[in-house]
Amino acid sequence: MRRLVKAKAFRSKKTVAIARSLLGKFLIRSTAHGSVARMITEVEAYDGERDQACHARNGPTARNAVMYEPGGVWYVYLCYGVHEMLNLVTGPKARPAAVLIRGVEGASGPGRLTQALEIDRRLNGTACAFKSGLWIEDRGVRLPRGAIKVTPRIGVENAGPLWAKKPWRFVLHPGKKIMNTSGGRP
DNA sequence: TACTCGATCGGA
DNA sequence: CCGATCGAGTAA
Repeated sequence: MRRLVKAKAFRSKKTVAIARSLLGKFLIRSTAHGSVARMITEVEAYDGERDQACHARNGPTARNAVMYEPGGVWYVYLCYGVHEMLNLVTGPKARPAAVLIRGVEGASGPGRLTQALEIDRRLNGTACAFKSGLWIEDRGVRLPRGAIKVTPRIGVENAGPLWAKKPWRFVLHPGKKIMNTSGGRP
Protein backbone atom coordinates (compact mmCIF):
# COMPACT_ATOMS: atom_id res chain seq x y z
CA MET A 1 0.00 0.00 0.00
CA ARG A 2 1.34 3.37 -1.02
CA ARG A 3 -1.09 6.26 -1.01
CA LEU A 4 -0.28 9.92 -1.62
CA VAL A 5 -1.69 12.12 1.13
CA LYS A 6 -3.25 15.03 -0.72
CA ALA A 7 -2.52 18.60 0.34
CA LYS A 8 -6.24 19.06 0.86
CA ALA A 9 -6.08 16.67 3.82
CA PHE A 10 -4.22 19.32 5.84
CA ARG A 11 -6.83 22.06 5.69
CA SER A 12 -8.61 20.98 8.84
CA LYS A 13 -8.50 23.34 11.81
CA LYS A 14 -7.29 20.50 14.05
CA THR A 15 -3.56 21.07 13.73
CA VAL A 16 -2.67 19.07 16.83
CA ALA A 17 -4.55 16.04 15.48
CA ILE A 18 -2.87 16.43 12.09
CA ALA A 19 0.53 16.56 13.77
CA ARG A 20 -0.13 13.32 15.62
CA SER A 21 -1.45 11.66 12.45
CA LEU A 22 1.78 12.40 10.58
CA LEU A 23 3.72 9.95 12.74
CA GLY A 24 4.25 6.75 10.76
CA LYS A 25 3.60 8.49 7.46
CA PHE A 26 6.46 8.77 4.97
CA LEU A 27 8.18 11.95 3.87
CA ILE A 28 9.31 11.54 0.26
CA ARG A 29 12.07 13.72 -1.17
CA SER A 30 12.85 13.59 -4.87
CA THR A 31 15.76 15.54 -6.36
CA ALA A 32 18.22 15.23 -9.23
CA HIS A 33 20.23 13.00 -6.89
CA GLY A 34 17.40 10.51 -6.51
CA SER A 35 14.46 9.69 -4.28
CA VAL A 36 14.40 9.11 -0.54
CA ALA A 37 11.52 7.93 1.65
CA ARG A 38 11.74 8.26 5.43
CA MET A 39 9.13 7.52 8.06
CA ILE A 40 8.20 10.55 10.17
CA THR A 41 9.09 9.97 13.83
CA GLU A 42 8.80 13.35 15.57
CA VAL A 43 6.54 16.39 15.08
CA GLU A 44 5.27 19.50 16.88
CA ALA A 45 2.09 21.53 16.39
CA TYR A 46 2.02 25.34 16.21
CA ASP A 47 -1.50 26.65 16.18
CA GLY A 48 -2.65 30.17 15.48
CA GLU A 49 -1.87 33.73 16.53
CA ARG A 50 -2.95 32.95 20.10
CA ASP A 51 -0.16 30.35 20.39
CA GLN A 52 2.72 32.37 21.85
CA ALA A 53 5.26 29.83 20.57
CA CYS A 54 3.98 30.16 17.00
CA HIS A 55 5.72 32.39 14.45
CA ALA A 56 2.34 34.00 13.76
CA ARG A 57 1.94 35.20 17.37
CA ASN A 58 2.38 38.83 16.31
CA GLY A 59 0.27 38.60 13.18
CA PRO A 60 1.32 38.28 9.56
CA THR A 61 4.90 39.15 8.54
CA ALA A 62 7.04 38.52 5.47
CA ARG A 63 8.46 35.33 6.94
CA ASN A 64 5.27 33.71 8.23
CA ALA A 65 3.02 34.74 5.32
CA VAL A 66 2.86 31.19 4.00
CA MET A 67 1.33 30.04 7.29
CA TYR A 68 -1.81 31.99 6.35
CA GLU A 69 -2.26 29.96 3.17
CA PRO A 70 -4.65 27.01 3.12
CA GLY A 71 -3.00 23.90 4.60
CA GLY A 72 -0.89 21.64 2.44
CA VAL A 73 2.04 23.89 1.57
CA TRP A 74 5.57 23.83 3.00
CA TYR A 75 6.85 26.50 5.36
CA VAL A 76 10.65 26.45 5.42
CA TYR A 77 12.70 29.03 7.29
CA LEU A 78 16.25 29.51 8.53
CA CYS A 79 16.83 29.12 12.25
CA TYR A 80 19.86 30.46 14.15
CA GLY A 81 21.34 31.45 10.79
CA VAL A 82 22.30 27.83 10.28
CA HIS A 83 19.44 25.33 10.14
CA GLU A 84 16.61 25.02 7.65
CA MET A 85 13.38 24.06 9.42
CA LEU A 86 10.63 22.13 7.66
CA ASN A 87 6.97 22.75 8.51
CA LEU A 88 3.75 21.62 6.89
CA VAL A 89 1.14 24.39 6.89
CA THR A 90 -2.24 23.32 8.24
CA GLY A 91 -5.72 24.78 8.65
CA PRO A 92 -8.00 26.79 6.38
CA LYS A 93 -6.90 30.01 4.67
CA ALA A 94 -6.09 32.83 7.14
CA ARG A 95 -5.62 30.43 10.04
CA PRO A 96 -1.85 30.48 10.63
CA ALA A 97 -0.81 27.04 11.82
CA ALA A 98 1.78 24.43 10.97
CA VAL A 99 3.44 21.19 11.99
CA LEU A 100 7.20 21.23 12.49
CA ILE A 101 8.79 18.00 11.25
CA ARG A 102 11.46 17.36 13.87
CA GLY A 103 12.56 13.85 12.98
CA VAL A 104 12.42 11.06 10.45
CA GLU A 105 13.93 7.58 10.49
CA GLY A 106 17.70 7.96 10.38
CA ALA A 107 17.69 11.72 10.99
CA SER A 108 16.74 13.06 14.43
CA GLY A 109 16.40 16.82 14.83
CA PRO A 110 14.76 19.44 12.61
CA GLY A 111 18.06 20.79 11.28
CA ARG A 112 19.52 17.38 10.64
CA LEU A 113 16.62 16.02 8.66
CA THR A 114 16.50 18.97 6.28
CA GLN A 115 20.22 18.58 5.66
CA ALA A 116 19.81 14.82 5.09
CA LEU A 117 16.96 15.32 2.61
CA GLU A 118 18.34 18.39 0.79
CA ILE A 119 15.51 20.62 1.99
CA ASP A 120 15.93 24.39 2.13
CA ARG A 121 14.03 27.68 1.79
CA ARG A 122 13.64 27.25 -1.96
CA LEU A 123 10.76 24.92 -1.03
CA ASN A 124 9.02 27.59 1.05
CA GLY A 125 5.46 28.09 -0.20
CA THR A 126 5.47 25.10 -2.54
CA ALA A 127 2.75 22.45 -2.35
CA CYS A 128 3.07 19.22 -0.42
CA ALA A 129 2.87 17.35 -3.73
CA PHE A 130 4.82 15.35 -6.28
CA LYS A 131 5.49 18.41 -8.42
CA SER A 132 7.46 20.06 -5.59
CA GLY A 133 9.70 17.04 -5.09
CA LEU A 134 8.54 16.82 -1.48
CA TRP A 135 5.35 15.06 -0.43
CA ILE A 136 3.80 12.67 2.08
CA GLU A 137 2.66 9.10 1.60
CA ASP A 138 0.66 6.70 3.71
CA ARG A 139 2.42 3.37 3.37
CA GLY A 140 0.12 1.45 5.65
CA VAL A 141 2.04 1.71 8.88
CA ARG A 142 -0.07 0.77 11.88
CA LEU A 143 1.12 2.27 15.13
CA PRO A 144 0.74 -0.05 18.12
CA ARG A 145 -1.02 1.20 21.23
CA GLY A 146 1.34 3.32 23.29
CA ALA A 147 3.72 3.93 20.40
CA ILE A 148 3.29 7.69 20.62
CA LYS A 149 4.99 9.69 23.34
CA VAL A 150 3.49 13.12 24.06
CA THR A 151 5.59 15.95 25.54
CA PRO A 152 5.79 19.74 25.60
CA ARG A 153 7.44 21.41 22.61
CA ILE A 154 11.20 21.93 22.50
CA GLY A 155 12.92 25.31 22.72
CA VAL A 156 9.85 27.46 23.36
CA GLU A 157 10.36 28.42 27.00
CA ASN A 158 10.02 32.09 26.10
CA ALA A 159 6.41 31.55 25.04
CA GLY A 160 5.34 31.69 28.68
CA PRO A 161 4.31 28.76 30.85
CA LEU A 162 0.83 28.26 29.38
CA TRP A 163 2.03 27.76 25.82
CA ALA A 164 5.41 26.21 26.62
CA LYS A 165 3.64 23.46 28.52
CA LYS A 166 1.16 22.49 25.82
CA PRO A 167 1.61 18.77 25.09
CA TRP A 168 1.95 19.34 21.37
CA ARG A 169 5.09 17.35 20.60
CA PHE A 170 4.61 13.79 19.39
CA VAL A 171 7.38 11.22 19.17
CA LEU A 172 7.42 7.59 18.08
CA HIS A 173 8.95 5.49 20.83
CA PRO A 174 12.21 4.13 19.54
CA GLY A 175 12.33 0.35 19.65
CA LYS A 176 8.59 -0.13 19.31
CA LYS A 177 7.73 -2.72 16.70
CA ILE A 178 5.88 -1.02 13.85
CA MET A 179 3.53 -2.99 11.62
CA ASN A 180 3.81 -2.04 7.97
CA THR A 181 1.25 -3.61 5.67
CA SER A 182 3.47 -2.80 2.68
CA GLY A 183 5.84 -5.46 3.98
CA GLY A 184 8.54 -3.22 5.35
CA ARG A 185 9.77 -2.02 1.98
CA PRO A 186 11.66 1.29 2.32
C1' DT B 1 19.24 52.05 9.87
C1' DA B 2 20.69 49.67 14.34
C1' DC B 3 20.25 46.09 17.28
C1' DT B 4 18.48 41.77 19.21
C1' DC B 5 17.79 37.03 19.23
C1' DG B 6 16.05 32.63 17.63
C1' DA B 7 10.85 26.16 16.86
C1' DT B 8 19.45 24.18 16.70
C1' DC B 9 23.65 21.72 16.73
C1' DG B 10 28.19 20.15 17.71
C1' DG B 11 32.11 20.69 20.25
C1' DA B 12 34.60 21.96 24.78
C1' DC C 1 28.09 25.33 28.75
C1' DC C 2 29.07 28.08 24.68
C1' DG C 3 29.87 29.85 19.95
C1' DA C 4 28.43 29.73 15.06
C1' DT C 5 25.90 32.51 11.80
C1' DC C 6 22.39 35.46 9.47
C1' DG C 7 18.11 37.33 8.44
C1' DA C 8 13.53 38.55 10.27
C1' DG C 9 11.43 41.49 13.48
C1' DT C 10 11.22 45.49 16.11
C1' DA C 11 12.06 50.06 17.49
C1' DA C 12 13.36 54.54 16.19
